[in-house]
Amino acid sequence: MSTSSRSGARRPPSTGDGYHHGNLRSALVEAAIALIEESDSADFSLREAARRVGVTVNASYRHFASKEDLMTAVAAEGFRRFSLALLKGSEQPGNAAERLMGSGRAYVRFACDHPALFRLMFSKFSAGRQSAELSETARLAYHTLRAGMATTLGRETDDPVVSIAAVRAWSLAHGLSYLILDGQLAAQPLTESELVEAILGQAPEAF
Amino acid sequence: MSTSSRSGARRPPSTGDGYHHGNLRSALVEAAIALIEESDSADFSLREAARRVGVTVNASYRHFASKEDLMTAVAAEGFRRFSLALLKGSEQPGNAAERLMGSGRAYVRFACDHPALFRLMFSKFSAGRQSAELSETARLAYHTLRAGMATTLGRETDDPVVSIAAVRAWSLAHGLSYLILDGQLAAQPLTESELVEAILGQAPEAF
DNA sequence: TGTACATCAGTGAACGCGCGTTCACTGATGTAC
DNA sequence: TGTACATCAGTGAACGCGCGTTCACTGATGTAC
Repeated sequence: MSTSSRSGARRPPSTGDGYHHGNLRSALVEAAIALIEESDSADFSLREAARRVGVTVNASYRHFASKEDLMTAVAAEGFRRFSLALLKGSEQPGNAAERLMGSGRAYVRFACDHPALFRLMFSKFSAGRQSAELSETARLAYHTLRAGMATTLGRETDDPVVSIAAVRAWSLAHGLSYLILDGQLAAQPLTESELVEAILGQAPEAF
Repeated sequence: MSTSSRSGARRPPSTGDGYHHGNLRSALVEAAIALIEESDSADFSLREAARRVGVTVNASYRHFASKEDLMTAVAAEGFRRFSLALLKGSEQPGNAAERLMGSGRAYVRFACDHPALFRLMFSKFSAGRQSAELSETARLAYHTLRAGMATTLGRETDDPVVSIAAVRAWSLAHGLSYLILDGQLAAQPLTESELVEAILGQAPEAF
């Protein structure tokens, strides 16, 4: 079938066929995500990612200035998927409080489904060097949470009580995610999903 | 003064003087902790740790089977200090709820004071390969939390409600710690310590 | 429609580096007699 | 009190490895004429 020497079955969606890959940038991001998920470590090797894509390491320097640059792109892609997951989780019938709980559940589920990516996204690395796009995504997600909390509590968005309740809810979902990821809840009598339900199912008004 | 060739000012507390270090095992743990704190990364180099202590890398193999072994020892030492900090935090006048809040504040403070150590302690690495001593320390800390929560709520220790409230409080402290460590709360209108007070100062009965 | 050429996206070889680990060895310690 | 010797805790040199990055290069693409 394929006459070209190396594209084979892996043919990227774009023009790539042989020498030119066509979509190397996103292919490298994809490969890096796969690598960290498989190794369950937030680190990966640039060479290995290139190898996966079937390209020389050096080719990656055509798209990323350094390994760190690729890592930032990986974190950004992670946040894109994450905020999509949160949005989907909140799209359910019910009032603001119920939608908040939905996105809380989605938060923990995302962390459990993509542990290494989640860790990379939130690692000091990301916070330090957020790309404009990355921080925009993060800010949007936080503002959604804040708005939902304001509606739930029947207060203005800029009310400090709303701020505190929002960070409190965020801490709860974030901490629960990390405790599960780090295997700290394995010894619990209740299963992890029971705990998630019991803890995040709790109405935020309880604050 | 010193006639020996290499001990100099760094003389360890034990017998060490020149050839024999005297307390190399704990000196290496100490050096590793210092290294991760300085680099703010949960990883470090065995060679660098040995260099710090003023000893050949190979000498470390007399005390640790591998680098991983040393990392486990570092995590164990971290948990030892951590549980001490929690205990101190809870030692304050007041009822069970107030003592719980005290240890919650100590939890977050420890994380802020020793970010890289905190991360290493809770990283998947530690959960996977907990030494007997390490898991014992962790279990003790959790049981203290659980007991305090039972007293606060006026229920039996094995009541599921107590379990849930305990994990909820743990998630709150853990999540808040990580959000601060990862720089996620930097953009908040309230300062981090105001948030800690507002969120952990909240009585656990609110559950 | 055909061709020259600038531009872009890859290749291939090499770099220096620091790492964890292993080996055979030596200097210090402490115990039995 | 003195000495022989087993044991312990270090040294020093070397290993192979995979890494990120740089260099000069070549093959493919697409646009101007």
